[in-house]
Amino acid sequence: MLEQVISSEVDACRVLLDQLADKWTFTVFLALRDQPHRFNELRRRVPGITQKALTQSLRRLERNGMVSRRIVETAPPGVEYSVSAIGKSMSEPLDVLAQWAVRQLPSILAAQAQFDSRPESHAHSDAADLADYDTVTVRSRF
Amino acid sequence: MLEQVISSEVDACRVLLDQLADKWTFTVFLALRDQPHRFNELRRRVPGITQKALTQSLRRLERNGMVSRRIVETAPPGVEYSVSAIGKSMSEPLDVLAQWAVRQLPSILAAQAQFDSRPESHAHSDAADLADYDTVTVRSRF
DNA sequence: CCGAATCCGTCGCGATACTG
DNA sequence: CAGTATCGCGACGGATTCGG
Repeated sequence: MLEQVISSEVDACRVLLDQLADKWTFTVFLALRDQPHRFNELRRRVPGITQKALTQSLRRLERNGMVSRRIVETAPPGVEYSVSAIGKSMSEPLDVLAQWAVRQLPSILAAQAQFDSRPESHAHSDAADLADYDTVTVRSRF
Repeated sequence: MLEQVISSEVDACRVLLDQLADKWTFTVFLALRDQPHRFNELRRRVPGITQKALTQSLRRLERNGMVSRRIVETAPPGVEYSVSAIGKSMSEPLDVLAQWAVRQLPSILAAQAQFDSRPESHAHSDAADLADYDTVTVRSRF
C-alpha cells in the first residue's frame, strides 16, 4: 500500500540527512566538490573547523562512498581527498534543494520573525531557545 | 567572485538542514504532508515519538512557516496541524532528494560495507561507532 | 604534514509526572 | 485531548595533547 512506498523514501532520506546533517560534513563536502584538496587545504577552506571535526567529516563521507582518499607520494607524503562519482551525482539533487532554499529564505525568515514576535499566544519557551536559531540563520560570511 | 555565490547557497542549505535534521522533525513533516492531522493522530502516525519531541518538532516547523496550527471548535476542542503553502513547495526538492536517495541507497550501503570490512588499513575506531550507523541504516519498518 | 587519543562542557533526547 | 515541567543520561562538538 501507499504507506510502504512512503516509508522507504522516508528511510532513505533519513539516512541521507543523518549523514549530512552534522555540523560540518555538508560544508566539507561542498568545499571539496569543486576540486580535490589536501587535508590542510580543506582546513583552510572551512574556517573554524577543528582537525578532529574535519577528520570525522572526511571519514564519514569516505565511508558512504562520497569522497575518495588517495595517498600522494611526495616529500613529505600527503593525502588528497576528492569527491567520487556517486558524490558528484549527489550534487544535483542537492543543488535543487539549495536553489529552493535560496529562493524561500526570505519567506522563512519572515515566518520566523512573525512567530517570534508574539510571546503571548502559545509561546512556552522563554525565548532562550529561539535566540540561537536567528543568529545562526542570519550568519553569512560576506 | 565564485566563492560568494557558493557561500550563500551553503548558508541557505545549512539553514534548511539544521531545521530538518533533528531526530524527528523531518519524519513529522512527511507524516503531515499528505493531509492535516490532530496532535494524537500524528503521534500514532509516528511510532516511537514522545509528546515532547512531537511538540518540539511541530513548534519548529510552525516557526519556519512550514506547518500551520489551527484550533478546531469541537467538543472537546482540538488542534489541527497542516502543512502550509511554503511547506508544500518544499516537498518538491525534497522529493528529488528522496528519489536520488532511494536509487543510490544500494551503492551507499555497499560502500559502507566495503569500508567497514577492512579494520587494518587506517581504521581507527574500534568498530563501536560504526555499529549504530548500520543498524540505523538497515532499519525499515516492514 | 596528517592525523589519533583524551578530557570535558553542552545539549538533544527519552522517561516520567503533572496541568487545563 | 494537547500539551508543560523536570530530571538524567549519552552523544556530540571544542580544545588540547601526542604520534608517524
